[in-house]
Amino acid sequence: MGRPKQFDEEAAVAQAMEVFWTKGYAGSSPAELAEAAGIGKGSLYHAFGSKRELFGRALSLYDRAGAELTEEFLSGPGTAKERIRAYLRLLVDADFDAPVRRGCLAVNTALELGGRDAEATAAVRRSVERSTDLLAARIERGKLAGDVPASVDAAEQARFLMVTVAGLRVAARTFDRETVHAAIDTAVAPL
Amino acid sequence: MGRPKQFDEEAAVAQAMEVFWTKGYAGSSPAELAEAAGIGKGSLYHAFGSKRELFGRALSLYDRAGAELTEEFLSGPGTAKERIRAYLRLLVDADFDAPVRRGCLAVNTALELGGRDAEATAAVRRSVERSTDLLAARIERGKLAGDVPASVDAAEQARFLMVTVAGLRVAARTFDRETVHAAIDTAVAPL
DNA sequence: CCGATATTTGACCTCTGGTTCAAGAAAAAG
DNA sequence: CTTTTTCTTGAACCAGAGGTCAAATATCGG
Repeated sequence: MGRPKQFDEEAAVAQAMEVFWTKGYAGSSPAELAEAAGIGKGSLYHAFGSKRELFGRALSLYDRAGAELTEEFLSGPGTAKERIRAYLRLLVDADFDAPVRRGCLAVNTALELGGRDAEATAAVRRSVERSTDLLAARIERGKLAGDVPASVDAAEQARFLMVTVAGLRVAARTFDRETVHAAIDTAVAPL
Repeated sequence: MGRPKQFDEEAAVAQAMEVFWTKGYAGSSPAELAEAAGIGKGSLYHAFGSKRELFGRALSLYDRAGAELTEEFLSGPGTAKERIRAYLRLLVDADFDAPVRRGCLAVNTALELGGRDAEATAAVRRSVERSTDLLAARIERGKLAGDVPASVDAAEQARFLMVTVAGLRVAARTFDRETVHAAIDTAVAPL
């Protein structure tokens, strides 16, 4: 009963995510978020409680979508090195091809709120750990298939790659595509 | 003639740098900056013109101090690998040991203003290029000394390391020391 | 000592941010 | 219908941001 919602909550979160992604947490005003979602400021607060809670929803959505993409991409055909290299290129190319360089929401959040917002920091950490596990699993499969040297420590290499990913996404906001692509090749060289 | 300055401009910039470093550009208010510098808001605007200009001065100071530290540290005794590993540990340990995790001003700036503030982006890029050159030179010396394999491309490896540094400083805001140290070891493995 | 010049300061101003709220609008229950 | 409940909205609120200004203060050349 009661008046039914006139907007899709998930769609609103998705729009908010875009705004947060592009302008950062502090840089996104309720007015912008509401307008992007196509609703009034009041509705936004009624539905989500606060800017911070809405951001939490946006981060969670980003995490789910990212994990799905990662999983799908890594499971494609080819050696571990080929797949991971392609995955890294996908990430940075998405950035270079986008109308505005916005990097990675998780990395941006780690830098903007890391240490100051425990919940956000924990969310980012969980998200990264998930990706790390996916990478490690892919490397492990590569070892079994024989295309990755047995001497490689899959877990360690995966953790290292995630650090590199963070670096790449910072670099993608400052440098040109060639430089970043070269860094990717160097990063996956040990595989 | 005229009333003499009652504060050291460079010292004020240094204090402002600390605030920007800790709270970000948008997160630092003129009131905080003035208080940190121990002067009134009016004096601050009189001396620096605008928040943005003050930030420029702070970035420049950070760059100079960083370059000096890098140079000094890399020229220490030992192999290239040892020195670079120690340097990377120095950076992340400084972060872990600090009362508040603030990462690297240049990296933070790249993410907060990258793409939106051309001047800031250029300043960061210059700063990174300088460090890259120092690293490349150190690797080159290692090759001459015979402690770095001749197969290593010094310039390429240096660029890659700078990407890694960015990643490390993001990681230092989200993960624990052991994880980051392990990533450093993996990063310098090729040397 | 007197202007001339330069600096300092806190009050003040405008604008926006994040949030709340009172009033209206749309459904379902009775 | 009316009541009840839930949603919607723009106005209104308060705090703080970023910046300006007039007045007060300090030094120097004459």
